[in-house]
Amino acid sequence: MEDDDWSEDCAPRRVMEIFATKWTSMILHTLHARHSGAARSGALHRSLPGLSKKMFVQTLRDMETSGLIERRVDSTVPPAVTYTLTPLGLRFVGLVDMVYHWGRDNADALDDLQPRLGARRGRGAQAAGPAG
Amino acid sequence: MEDDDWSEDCAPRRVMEIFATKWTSMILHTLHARHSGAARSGALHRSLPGLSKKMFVQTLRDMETSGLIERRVDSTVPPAVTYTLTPLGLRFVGLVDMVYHWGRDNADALDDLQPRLGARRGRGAQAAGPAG
DNA sequence: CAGGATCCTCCACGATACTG
DNA sequence: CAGTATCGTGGAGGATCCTG
Repeated sequence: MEDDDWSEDCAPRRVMEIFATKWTSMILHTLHARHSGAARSGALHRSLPGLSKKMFVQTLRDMETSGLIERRVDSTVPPAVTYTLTPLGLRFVGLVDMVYHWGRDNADALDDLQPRLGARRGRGAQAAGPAG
Repeated sequence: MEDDDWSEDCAPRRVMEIFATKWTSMILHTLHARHSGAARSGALHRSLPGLSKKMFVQTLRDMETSGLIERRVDSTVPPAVTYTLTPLGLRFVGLVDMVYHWGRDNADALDDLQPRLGARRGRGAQAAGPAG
């Protein structure tokens, strides 16, 4: 990195934008690792516990716009929608996997991290939701 | 990753918490790469364009609590405060550097990313600030 | 020089309800 | 099954003022 340009839109900062939206990396990874690059909406959603429907769809839209995934609709009833990794998306999967892999190799470092005082464990989600 | 636990606090999700606060990774990296692991507050801040004073201090506090950096105060007038990477912090520098390095090696992929429609380039910061 | 306190904006994210 | 619309919340993050 030496004397690299550290300005507003240098590479490092741009990479981080991928992780700015919490679920993007997880969708990328899950789509690749658990669905071999393509999955129907429902199945994909079900493999991401804690992800609300709204953010799920919204994140997918953003990812489609970005060119990370492709959306294919089978106009039947009921509709079947399939999301597929694009080649570009696949490249970012590489990054995501790298980061996740580091996490597994350095679980002890993660354990050593003292939680920030106001650290929020996923407060809510539907995990502990009461029966409607 | 195969059949790893994908639950709320699995390794991947915990790693991402490091990047949850925008500036943590940049401070880690800068402290290491531009200041060899230790720097005074002002100097460190000056090497991070776009970072407001508030977030600078707040992020440093969180990082200190987490055990990523150490804060040493020289109680003189004017005060001199030095922030130093802890061994734990240094391990996370490894992760951050990995990610940033990927960004440099894959600048073309970053370029290929279509901007999300409402994508905000750092709106504000003091980059374009008027004199005053 | 370092940083606390306060006010404000914006948006990621969740919950719920509804459509086809 | 897939998706939209709407509402509400928290907290990241910036600007400004003040202290020692």
